[in-house]
Amino acid sequence: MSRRPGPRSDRVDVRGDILGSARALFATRGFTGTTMRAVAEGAGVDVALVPYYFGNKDGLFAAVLELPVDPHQKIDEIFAQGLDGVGERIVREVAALLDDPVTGPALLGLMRSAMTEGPANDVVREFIDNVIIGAYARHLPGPDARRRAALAASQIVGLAMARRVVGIEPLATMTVDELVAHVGPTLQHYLAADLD
Amino acid sequence: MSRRPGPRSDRVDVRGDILGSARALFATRGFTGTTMRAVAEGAGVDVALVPYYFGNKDGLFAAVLELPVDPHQKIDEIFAQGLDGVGERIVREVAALLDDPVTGPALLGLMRSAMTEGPANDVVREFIDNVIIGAYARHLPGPDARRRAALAASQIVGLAMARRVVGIEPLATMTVDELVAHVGPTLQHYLAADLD
DNA sequence: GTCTATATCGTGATAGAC
DNA sequence: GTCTATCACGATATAGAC
Repeated sequence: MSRRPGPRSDRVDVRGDILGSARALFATRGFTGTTMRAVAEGAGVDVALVPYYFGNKDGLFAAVLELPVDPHQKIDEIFAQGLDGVGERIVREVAALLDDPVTGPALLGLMRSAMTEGPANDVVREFIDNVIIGAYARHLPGPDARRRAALAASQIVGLAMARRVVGIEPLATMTVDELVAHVGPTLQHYLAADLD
Repeated sequence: MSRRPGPRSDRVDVRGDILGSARALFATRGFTGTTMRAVAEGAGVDVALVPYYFGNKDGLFAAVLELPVDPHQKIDEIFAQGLDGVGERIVREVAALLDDPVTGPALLGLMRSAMTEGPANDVVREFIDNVIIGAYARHLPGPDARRRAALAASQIVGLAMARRVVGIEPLATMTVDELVAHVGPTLQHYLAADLD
């Protein structure tokens, strides 16, 4: 009663299933820690289909890096309401993205990959540097816009790591409102305070 | 003219050499990314000596985790001068530790390992949670000492990642004095500001 | 398009000679 | 204490049957 090779009629989006499985695994195990076997098993397909669709492991990773949200657009939305209270809105948005079942794992994967050496690191560094920091800086006034953006980014990344990666208490179990009350002012200061 | 097995007279601290090689590799490649073969090669010894001295890879990692500085003692020194200006002193100390050729790589390895899943993560989480945060909180007044320490830690980790791991400009090339001027006040606020 | 089967390599770890 | 030799395992990747 064992299956024979051939097309499967009960399956429509094999590529998408592999992508979803890979996203979750890269997020929890990092780049070197996730095996193509595990990705295939998670997607319910055969191992050979992974290199078939994505060439190799790097290609799969690159495909996963196309995040389910457009950071550029999100940042524009946050700044559209003015510089006033922008720190609070950023914390709220970051917390929401981290808690979301699809964007959360993707962001964790991004951070984990940023820690590794090799091809994954370069992709991630370029992404953060050009896309994220650049988008923030574009909305800030003055010649030190980029410095302000970088400082804010350092606090955001540190918060995300403490809350979801390492799991430091009480940051990990704080409500979003508490988070906003504590680190919102820090971001506001970095982004919009008077120069020293 | 090939060497034969047996004691080597030109070598004194094999265990220390392995430890040094492992420290550097864990720092640049993470836990799963460093092979015992690479550690042995880096130390100029045979592969078999690594499990011989440290049992297994986990044992080697645990040995490396005994950092070349005693964080408990460093933190005590920083707080010994009072709560005033403690934010500035922390930034200065962190920057110095990151730039030091021996403690810097060790700290990077610590952070990289904290990102991975598996046994390494648990060791590192426990270490950060109990030793680092605990040491900070012990010097702070009030019932929310731990929350203050965790918030400060999140900014410190974010700064270290931006400056040395990801390499975000201009944070990566800032002078220590500039760093102190910008993130010192943030730490001071987290640790010593009036309650909200 | 899908899967079986296999080739090839590198890993961690151990046994035992010297 | 040190090193040679080798093991068992799991990884990526490919060739080819259906």
